[in-house]
Amino acid sequence: MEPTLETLKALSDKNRTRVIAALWRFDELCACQITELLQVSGATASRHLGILQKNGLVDSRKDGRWVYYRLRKPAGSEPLFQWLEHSLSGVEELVADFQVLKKILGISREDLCRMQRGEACCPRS
Amino acid sequence: MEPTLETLKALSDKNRTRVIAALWRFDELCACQITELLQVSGATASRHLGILQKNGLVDSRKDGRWVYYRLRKPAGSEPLFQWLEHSLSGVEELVADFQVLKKILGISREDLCRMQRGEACCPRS
DNA sequence: TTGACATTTAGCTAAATAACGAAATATAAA
DNA sequence: TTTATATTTCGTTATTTAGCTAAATGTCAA
Repeated sequence: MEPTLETLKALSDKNRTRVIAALWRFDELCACQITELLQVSGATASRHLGILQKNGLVDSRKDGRWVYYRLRKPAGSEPLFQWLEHSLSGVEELVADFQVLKKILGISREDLCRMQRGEACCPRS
Repeated sequence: MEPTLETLKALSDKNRTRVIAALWRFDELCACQITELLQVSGATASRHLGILQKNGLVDSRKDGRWVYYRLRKPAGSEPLFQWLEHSLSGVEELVADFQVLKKILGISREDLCRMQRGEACCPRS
């Protein structure tokens, strides 16, 4: 029963569920965009993404220095995701995340990473 | 999103999932039977049952000194349970639990509780 | 009323885990 | 090659949580 429990545990963390919801709405996001969304250190975001990937809930694709993540529904997990979607639909925290993500996606990855290093690049808020 | 996360967390513990599976198979079980199944202290079993109940996953019914628990699927949770059932079907640890439960159900609650207090009452193994 | 006792609650300890910063890795650009 | 940099891994710390024992609660029986 470990795989089942691991999947539930992977989904029961707020930041990881936020990532799942974000990837649901915006097909593909890179690590730095997810880091920006969650407002945690890059290391922490990477760890969460690693846990999701280990449980087959996301796929990653490397493109140069960037790593892109996509949602991936394991075989047989449709009902689980159906419940998740229903259970999370309209949750205001996630709706707010989508707004933030729209802004994040309006910034080039280069500028975004520069911002994350503290080198202001005056993004329009 | 807290209710969703709490539900996932409630289900992501092995002992609690064992309780869910047991109640799925055997309609109603009392606290002492669940304590015996999990092989933990009565206090620990009570704590797990409290977490399940707080999240609406089980109902309890008090009958004298005994408290009986039943599975309860909250509204909208059908897909989640459908996934759980599929994901856990045939898991050998749970199959073994069902065997143990059959024996437990063959012992009167009085004898079972006596056993748990260490006063052997020679149940046939 | 008193005593027995099933269950829950409270207080504690040990293990699991989320967070961070720093170091390591890998890729792009100079 | 050398430097910069996006991501991951490592090591540490703080929080959460599962487990226990002991005490409290509520119910039955003498």
